[in-house]
Amino acid sequence: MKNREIAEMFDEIAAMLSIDDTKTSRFEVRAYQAAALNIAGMQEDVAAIYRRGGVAALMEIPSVGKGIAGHIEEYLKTGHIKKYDMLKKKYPINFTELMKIEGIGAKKCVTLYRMLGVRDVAGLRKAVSGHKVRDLEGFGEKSEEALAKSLAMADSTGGRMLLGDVLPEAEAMVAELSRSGLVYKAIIAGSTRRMRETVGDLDILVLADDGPKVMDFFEKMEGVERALVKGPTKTTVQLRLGLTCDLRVISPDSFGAAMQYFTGSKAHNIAVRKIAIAKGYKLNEYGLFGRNGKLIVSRDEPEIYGKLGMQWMPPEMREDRGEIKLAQEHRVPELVELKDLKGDLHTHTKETDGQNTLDEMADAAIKAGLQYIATTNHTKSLKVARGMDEKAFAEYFKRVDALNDKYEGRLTILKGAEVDILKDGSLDLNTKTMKGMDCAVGAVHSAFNMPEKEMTSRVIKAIESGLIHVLAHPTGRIINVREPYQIDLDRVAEAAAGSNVMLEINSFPNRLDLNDTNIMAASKHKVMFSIDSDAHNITHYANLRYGVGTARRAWLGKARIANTLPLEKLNRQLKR
DNA sequence: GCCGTTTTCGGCCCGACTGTTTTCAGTCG
Repeated sequence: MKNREIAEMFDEIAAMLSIDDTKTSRFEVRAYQAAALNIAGMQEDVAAIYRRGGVAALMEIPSVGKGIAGHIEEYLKTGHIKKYDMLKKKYPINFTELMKIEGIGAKKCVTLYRMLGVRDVAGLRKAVSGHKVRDLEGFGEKSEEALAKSLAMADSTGGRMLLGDVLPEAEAMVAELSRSGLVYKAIIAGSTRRMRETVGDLDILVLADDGPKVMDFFEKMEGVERALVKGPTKTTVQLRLGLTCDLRVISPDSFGAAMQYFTGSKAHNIAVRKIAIAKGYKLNEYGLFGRNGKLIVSRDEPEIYGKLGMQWMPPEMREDRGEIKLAQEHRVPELVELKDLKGDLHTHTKETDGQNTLDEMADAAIKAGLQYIATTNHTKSLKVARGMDEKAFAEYFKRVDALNDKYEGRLTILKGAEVDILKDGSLDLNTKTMKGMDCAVGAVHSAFNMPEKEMTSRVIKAIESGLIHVLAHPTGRIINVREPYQIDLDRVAEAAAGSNVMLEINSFPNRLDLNDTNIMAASKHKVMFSIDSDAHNITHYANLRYGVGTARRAWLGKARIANTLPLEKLNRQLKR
């Protein structure tokens, strides 16, 4: 997949073009940035698009015209883009790296390079610690200090945090603000509201009369390390959690517009604003305004979308991945919700690597509002998890029967396993044991480095065995830790649809596997999904909301999620 | 350089905050 590196080159071209800052170059810069944004966010490999339809197909990509399509073709053919190379000769600077440092843009990069020879973050670090930066034109003592702080922060966090780590903290902060007596209303916006799997910074909006007072309170809140930027309507702080948080004070008559604006995504907002302009309006965070500058609407989001001829859509959909057209045609689907989940098909107990007993897991499931769970412990080849063999499962299932009798239908425990899909695609338990299960989850836990073809046949063999009901965490990725293994998900989804095997949306915050783009692609096949917690203790059922968020980001309704079915219907699905 | 629901030419999303200025440029989201 070359999308990432091509997008990066276009971003660098944009940076280098922005240095001259002429009227025409300013728009050329935007053109390259828009193309980079679209290419980086694409699911399909641009190389594949080019193979399929050449330059004409490339030009179908939004914001890619004749010029940029030509650059992509040139890069795919030669590995170089002449325009990039020429500019790079003039500015041999690692813009991509440097511009990630808060407070550094293209122009400061060039000043630092021309005056001090800084080319990358290492060079900047040296210049800052040697106090060389403060004397440069346009810089000063304060900028140097700010840069020192930015560099330290880049060291300590260096990226996006898991939604599962950020959302609970965000909710706590909103609660604290609400209790302060200084705000009427506080909400989470940004990528957290859109339930993106990782969060770069946190956005909170409050409705309040006294901005400065709120900001003073905010700055001293639990979890806040220090303020980085402080104004009456916008304050940015560094959180102990390891990321920054923006708080914005909004007035009542623009709260809807602010929600829409600060929820994003950026790409979605740009597209929506263009629609506003086409209709003769202007849309900003204060409202939707007419040509004469008169406020039209801004009370809530549905009003704003409505005035633009669009249907309101859930935040999870706002990524400019086709939802705008859907909203214009009033065909926004009804998405699955947490309360739709009736059960959980992937849970663990103390018998292997879980931390609670089956009884405790069952009680917690009832408290979580579930009607059934599958108990799916690891199998014998997974030594690190003390996986169980056939005999151990036979014993264990007797206890499951006894417990089911005790619950008298208040909760049903389905007999299952998270069975290893071995290297050759066979399963880690004998057929007799497998056939005695209500709900078996198949998973790859070894030999991650197989070539794509082998891995794909391995998994498809397991799917077609007729012995598993769910394919667990189908790509094996761990966010920020392990890349997905090489696998042709399109073929896997097709096979799963043919064999009535469900594809899992694993809700564990560092997995979220399948992810939103995987699900979107897989759902073209008539495959069913199951949103599972993969709970290893009683608190983990709470993670189901992240799986639901991921499914919603992929536009899924409850009809496609097997564990929204009541037990009787689910059993029919499992037996097919 | 891209793009089309007043367009194939003439527009292009927009406002807040900071630091270094002495009225504004640079950066950010």
